[in-house]
Amino acid sequence: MREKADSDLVRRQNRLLLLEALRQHGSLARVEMGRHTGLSPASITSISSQLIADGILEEVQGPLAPAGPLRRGRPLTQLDINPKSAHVVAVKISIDGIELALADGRGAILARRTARTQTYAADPRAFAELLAQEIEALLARNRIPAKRVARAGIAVQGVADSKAGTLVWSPAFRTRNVDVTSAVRERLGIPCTVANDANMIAEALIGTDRKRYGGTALVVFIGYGVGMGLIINGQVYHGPTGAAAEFGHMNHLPGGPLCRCGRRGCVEAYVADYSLLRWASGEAAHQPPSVTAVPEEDMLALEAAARAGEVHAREAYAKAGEALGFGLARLIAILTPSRIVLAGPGTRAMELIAPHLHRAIEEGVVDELRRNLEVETVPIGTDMIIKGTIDRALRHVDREIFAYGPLARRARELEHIA
Amino acid sequence: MREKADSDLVRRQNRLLLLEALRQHGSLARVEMGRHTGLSPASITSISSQLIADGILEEVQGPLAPAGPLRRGRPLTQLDINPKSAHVVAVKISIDGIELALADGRGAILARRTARTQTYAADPRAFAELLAQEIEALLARNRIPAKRVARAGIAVQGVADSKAGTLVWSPAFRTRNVDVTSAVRERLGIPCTVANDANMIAEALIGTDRKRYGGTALVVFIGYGVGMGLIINGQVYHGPTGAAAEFGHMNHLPGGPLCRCGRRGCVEAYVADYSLLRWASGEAAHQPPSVTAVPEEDMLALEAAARAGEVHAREAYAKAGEALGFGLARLIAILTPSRIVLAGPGTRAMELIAPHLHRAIEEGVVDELRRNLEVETVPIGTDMIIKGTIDRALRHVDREIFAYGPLARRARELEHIA
DNA sequence: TGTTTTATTTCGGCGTCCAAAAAAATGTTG
DNA sequence: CAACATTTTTTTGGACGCCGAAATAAAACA
Repeated sequence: MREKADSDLVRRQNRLLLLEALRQHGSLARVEMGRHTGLSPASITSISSQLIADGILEEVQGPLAPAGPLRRGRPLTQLDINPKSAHVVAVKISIDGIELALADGRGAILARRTARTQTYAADPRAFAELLAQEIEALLARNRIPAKRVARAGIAVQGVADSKAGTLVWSPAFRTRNVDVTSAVRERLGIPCTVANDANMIAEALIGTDRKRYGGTALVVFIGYGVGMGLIINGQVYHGPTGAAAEFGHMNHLPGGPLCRCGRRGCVEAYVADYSLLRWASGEAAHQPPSVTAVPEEDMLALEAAARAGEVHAREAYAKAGEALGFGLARLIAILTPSRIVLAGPGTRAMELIAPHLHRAIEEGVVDELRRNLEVETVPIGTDMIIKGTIDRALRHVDREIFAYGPLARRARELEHIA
Repeated sequence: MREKADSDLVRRQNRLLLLEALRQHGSLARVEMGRHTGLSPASITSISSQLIADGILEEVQGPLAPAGPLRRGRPLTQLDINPKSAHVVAVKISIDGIELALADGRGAILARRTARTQTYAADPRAFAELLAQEIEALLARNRIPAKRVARAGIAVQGVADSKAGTLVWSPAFRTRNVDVTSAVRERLGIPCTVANDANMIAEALIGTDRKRYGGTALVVFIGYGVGMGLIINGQVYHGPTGAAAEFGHMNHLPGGPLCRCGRRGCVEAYVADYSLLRWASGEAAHQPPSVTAVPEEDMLALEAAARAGEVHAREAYAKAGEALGFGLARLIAILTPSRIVLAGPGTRAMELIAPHLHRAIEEGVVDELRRNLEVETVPIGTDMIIKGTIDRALRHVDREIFAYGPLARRARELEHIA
């Protein structure tokens, strides 16, 4: 309740409502939009015809006749978002490379591109330039002018400052405060933001099933690091600066093993792939963490050893389960989420972790606070990060561009100049 | 973005905006309302005259001429909320009694009442009846018919279920799932809710200074227990069921000392008054927690002993500071609050706790995540709980009753019947 | 007393919603 | 196959609430 209400707000809100319904359900007929939004048929006609005039919606051939007996009456005319209404670019930065995707206004991926590069030791300015070049190349190859790209989103492990557009700290870079966005903004003129990769997984889940992931949920990513996306009241929580939900760097035990962040006893220092290997390699729990990517074979070997009953390997997974469980128990006491989602490559070994995880949760928090809690494992490819980044960019475009009609937008621009 | 927008929403939103401005700043002239809300003078006239007709606002004699040189022009006419527009009752339940307050529509406390009773062993039904009787007596003595009380709020330590109106678990009651609200609702016909006491302190702080406490903040209450009010984006977070922010029962160390909740190693088991005494009494850290209130003298004696250098006493405060610090560090990693407020009787001994607290925070979370963090101590009387409960009740009345005009309300009622 | 200044109200216009009626597009049936 | 039934969509007219501009109100100033 911050903004004053006037006819401008009404238009924006209802246009957005309609767009959100389309994002969630795909193409819809006008009557169906009415059902989803609560708006009258008259209003839907008016709003949708304006959106069509703006080039944001288009009529589509109803591909899926709503199954069932032949329906009488005037047939439905399906509307959907015009794929050409805007384009967005999603970028995922890892320790060993960059992954890019170009999507249309409907969220469909038109093209991909990858570039291998060692980020850790890279010069920040050179890296930012490389990123801008890669985006430029992706657009050139697909004949999309930069003008038509409404937004670019960058996902990366670590602590992002969404306002400054920088990476405050990331295990992918030795340098701190890496500015990854302004090269894109300045060279290509594309609005660009950076966000934490686990948050993008949470965005993707919300995009997939708003009912299921719409309340309060913790999304945990386990793999080369440990990340979290925090969903509060159906929205991903980004905190005051965009640096939120660093579950991997939440302390588990004071004085515990060294973490990549420089502190001791973080959850990541027990649960990430390099931590598991470190535990299993003997009792060198205090040896420094790795700064390079861990090869997948090493992890598969560790899993195999644990399944075969090797003591050190089993102990590593036990420690990980315990750290994860107590960490989650602590958050349950504070946030009482109704759902916890475990995702990422680390969940491959879930059956080794699960018993310790659940015991720790039970030991760590009273039953009363986890009455309505469901814990689920989602076998997520890291592609979910790209999808989430696209979803988030499009939601932003909906809210900040499409919801304002073109006339209203022109008025805003004039104000900006004045 | 859930609700469709129409003229009804516009009216509600703007009426509420105006009421919120009055709640925050006290009486205001129409021009000032315009400045605070962004509405045009014409709209302010229209909205305020309707609110006056509804009996919600009234003209008041501008008591405070805006200081400075004599002002020319037509003088301001101050408006304020009509104190008779509604009344609310606030109740605070402690282990050894009930505290009640009656407030008018402006939030001023008209009368108070206390009743001593041992809640721990009380029969739930009998207690609920007693509570209803006490409210009835408070109203009778002040000649306020129950009809004119728009809402009653109950604050209590422990886990509340705001939907069910019950107390899932509380250290004040041996019994679980105590229904404290329905007796009030049914006998007196007053809408009644129950909430955690620390959340009410957070509400009070928001009511006091929206700027300062409006972002993301942790409010920690230290005393007979340890509670937390979580402010996220300017709103107190209540979680899916109203049972949120149980910082006192967030685990600190697995296998630590016993807590009143039945688990081991909770923050409360290191920081609450009974825990401090337990530590100081030797090394009986595993002895069961107390279920009765701790006399204030005992705590003063402990503080004195620690200040005099008594080893066990000093160690107790050191342990408490460490538990508090690591607990907060864990939350900082997840929520990156911009402010932490320490409040309650336990802060009397702050200088004994503070060094260990700050060391633990530094050790527990990387600097990058606490760049913009301020930690402050507020010397709070427990009366803040009553004030917060009143504020919350009035905010609810504003939103759910006053924001709808009487015509709209009648329409809603008709729908309910139909 | 007339002028200036500031606050508030009145008036006419505008944008968006809605209900009801009309139009459109198809299936059903005698 | 023409009239009817059914469902979707558009059109029309009215309501509501905001706003800008002009008018009015109430004071200080000169």
